[in-house]
Amino acid sequence: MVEPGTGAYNPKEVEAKWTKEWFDKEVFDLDIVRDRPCFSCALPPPNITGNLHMGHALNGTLQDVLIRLKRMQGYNVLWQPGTDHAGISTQMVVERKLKKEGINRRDLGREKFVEKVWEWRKEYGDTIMQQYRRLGVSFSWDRLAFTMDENYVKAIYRAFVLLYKDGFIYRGNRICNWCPRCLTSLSDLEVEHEDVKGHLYLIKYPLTDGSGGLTVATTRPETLLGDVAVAVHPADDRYKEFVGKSVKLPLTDRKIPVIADNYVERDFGTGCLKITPAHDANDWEVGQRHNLPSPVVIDSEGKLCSNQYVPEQFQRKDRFVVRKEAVAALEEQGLMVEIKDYEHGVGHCERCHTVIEPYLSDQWYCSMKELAEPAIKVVEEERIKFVPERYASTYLDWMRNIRDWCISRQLWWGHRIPVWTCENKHVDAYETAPEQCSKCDSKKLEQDEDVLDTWFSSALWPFATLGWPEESREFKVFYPTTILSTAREIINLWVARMIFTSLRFVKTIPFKEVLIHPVIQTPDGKRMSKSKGNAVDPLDMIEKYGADANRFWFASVGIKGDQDVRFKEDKLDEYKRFANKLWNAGKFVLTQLEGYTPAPIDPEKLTLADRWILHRFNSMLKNVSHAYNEYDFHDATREIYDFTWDYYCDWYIEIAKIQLAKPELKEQTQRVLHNIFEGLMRAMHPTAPFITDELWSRTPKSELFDNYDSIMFAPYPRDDERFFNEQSDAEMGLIMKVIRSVRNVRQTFNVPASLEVSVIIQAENTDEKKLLEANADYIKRLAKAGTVEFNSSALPPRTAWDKVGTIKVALPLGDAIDVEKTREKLKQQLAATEKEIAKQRQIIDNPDFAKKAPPEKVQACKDVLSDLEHKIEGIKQQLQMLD
RNA sequence: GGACAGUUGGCGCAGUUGGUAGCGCACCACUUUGACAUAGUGGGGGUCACUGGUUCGAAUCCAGUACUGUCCA
Repeated sequence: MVEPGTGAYNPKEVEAKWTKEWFDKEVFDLDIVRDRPCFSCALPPPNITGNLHMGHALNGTLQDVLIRLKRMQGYNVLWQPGTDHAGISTQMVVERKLKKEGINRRDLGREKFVEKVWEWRKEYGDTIMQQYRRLGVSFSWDRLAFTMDENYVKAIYRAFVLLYKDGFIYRGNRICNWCPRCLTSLSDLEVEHEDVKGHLYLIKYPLTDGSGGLTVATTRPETLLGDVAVAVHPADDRYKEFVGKSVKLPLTDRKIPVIADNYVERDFGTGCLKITPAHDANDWEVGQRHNLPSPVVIDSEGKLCSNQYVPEQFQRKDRFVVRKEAVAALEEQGLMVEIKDYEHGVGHCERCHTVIEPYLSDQWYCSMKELAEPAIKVVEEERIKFVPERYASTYLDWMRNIRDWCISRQLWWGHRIPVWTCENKHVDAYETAPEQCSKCDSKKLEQDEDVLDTWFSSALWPFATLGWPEESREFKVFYPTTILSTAREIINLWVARMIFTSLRFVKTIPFKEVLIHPVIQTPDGKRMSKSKGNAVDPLDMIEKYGADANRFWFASVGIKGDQDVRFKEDKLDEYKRFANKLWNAGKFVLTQLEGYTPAPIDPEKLTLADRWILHRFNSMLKNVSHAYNEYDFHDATREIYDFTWDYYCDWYIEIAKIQLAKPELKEQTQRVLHNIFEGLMRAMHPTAPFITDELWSRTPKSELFDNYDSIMFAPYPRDDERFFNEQSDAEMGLIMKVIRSVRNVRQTFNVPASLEVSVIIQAENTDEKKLLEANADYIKRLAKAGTVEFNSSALPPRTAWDKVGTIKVALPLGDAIDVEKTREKLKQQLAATEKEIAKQRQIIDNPDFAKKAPPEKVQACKDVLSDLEHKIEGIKQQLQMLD
């Protein structure tokens, strides 16, 4: 039991208590109740090598807010958690670990190595899932999935074989993105383009007929060894005469032809392009068109090959070393025409940041065009909606220009490609290891060495986790899922692929809406990255400010129109203080409820303040519910925050103190205090589960709540029409203005805070006068007024006043006035008011304004001006009074 | 190179259909009254990036420019 004690809120204690409580009682396990609406989403599976970062925490919070909300609203909810096996990352991590033990993957052999990876996975693979607990997320924890689970693997092989049999998967020999560090191919999306300051080398290729030479421009001189042609644009008059001739390839003895191809950009460099088909994707296309050979000069490790094309001096040397040496050699031979500074985009491996080498190899591809068509249609037809909407075009642009997907990776960790080749060279795909070739009698079959892209398995996540291809109960109940919440950088990498796989295999969409949350950046707007050391660890922040404060902040930045959010620790401090405020308000309310039995509010027995706060509370509930419907987490948190602090704490609790002291009002005040507080805890629970569960568990509750083990199952509060009361809002508004006015006068005239003042109110309007008279107690208490009188007789000398509309709020201060300071302040006010008047006059004096603006606007403007004039008159009179 | 987003007081941000610019932090002053000094009360501070246009009226609508960021090539 956590005792409130006297001091501040202690999130650590409360979070530890409730985390234990929730997991001991297994409250998060999936529970399906018949005839209830359903809400489901799948957590984007984090990488098993990963640690919780700000993006995970943000996305986890947003999903949890929705899940908790829907659970409280009586939905069956499924939040599918789990991890993916992260082929490249995990293999890298384990290889690095083995290296420290002096073990090399290749010495170990494939089978043993994979065993080692499994050992690692068992020990560390769920770290991130444990870290998620600190955030208080209510995953369906009993359904934790992994992309290497037995059932999941079955789904992958089923999917692969289906695509293979339908002719979508094929083997292709072409240029792929190759990481010489990870020793594997990558898909286009796993390559990060980054601008790099390099050079543009202009190199002279002498013509073999001795009639001069052609100067080519390249950023990669080391690849010239693999050149097979020099290309010019067919319409380029400068070079027309050279087409068909040949040049001598520098640093070698080879002769290569000069060809014409439309691909060449005449304006780039010299307009002469060297063609290296084995080391550039575009050159490969040109080479194919002209039936040119494709000599490979750089090997899989990024070193120059030992073959006939590479002079011995460069063989087995790193590509960047050879770049320097080749440049030096060319300069020596007088073939280097010029070296220019040049900034250009260079592809890097997403995982290890090594410069990508375009590499000619055999890879498995998935043909995309036909698969993309229905996936384009469902988004065009808004059967799947993006929030914010504009991300639909990110998706559509990519899908409409889709290229075939390289799905094979030269790794050992992952799903080995289920293609076997028999001794008679029959190739086929099998869901399980075949005993016999599907096309002949052969029983000698060998499986492909490569594994599948991790994203191939992630693409099946929403339905494979639900047991597909089996039709499980969960699948029937929860598929298609309701939403998918993720980061925009993953729209093409993952969201797009889930959509087309689901349409292909399940014949339906995987989710109805895709929520794209912002990216959390450093305070100066840079991308957070662990390697740059500028990343903030959400676990540190939870430790420092509490999980609820973090969640409140995450929700407050929710899904915005903006793309990015800068992280400022100040903000967490703000929400930490909010938690403390709530805690203390709770402490106060709970101590006022001794001897009180929960009962519904009787609308007939309410004071103005009661009616007002109920109106405010129910308006807040209505706005919050509207905001959640729009996924406007920002608005929802702001509504809750402002209501709690600005209305409930700052005004109602203060007024309740007056009412509680009056025996005839005590019970109804307790009811209002209690009902709102209890409802507020439920309203706030999705964003701040820990503190609300703790406070709610201590709050007396009516027997209606007896059946709920935790606030997380209690119904989400709904606004109650009976309590909407605009009149109370207007009336309280006036009283609050009068109170603020008294406070303002007090401070303007430097009245000591401890001094009780007398207040004289002169109100011309009878209704207003009656209202203020009836509620003079509020003014006395909240403005520290000893007496509040209502009379219209002349005011005593040295009386300070302020106006609220036509109401004069006067304080006879006598000697309490500090003349000097007061005069200064009044003059300041005078100047400011005069400025405002000038502004207002300018609008009104414009003759077109009266003619063209709607009459009510014109009148409103005149009213403002007349108020200002009254105000300035008041200030002038007060200045006179000081003399 | 293409696309998208942002630019509002010192900092971080709100500003629904165009009609006297708001909030939090920081700042200044006062206050330890019995929920809370992680607090209360009052206050100072902005020609809403720039240039044009539409309009009686623009932070808000339109066009362009600059800078920042992201995605795709």
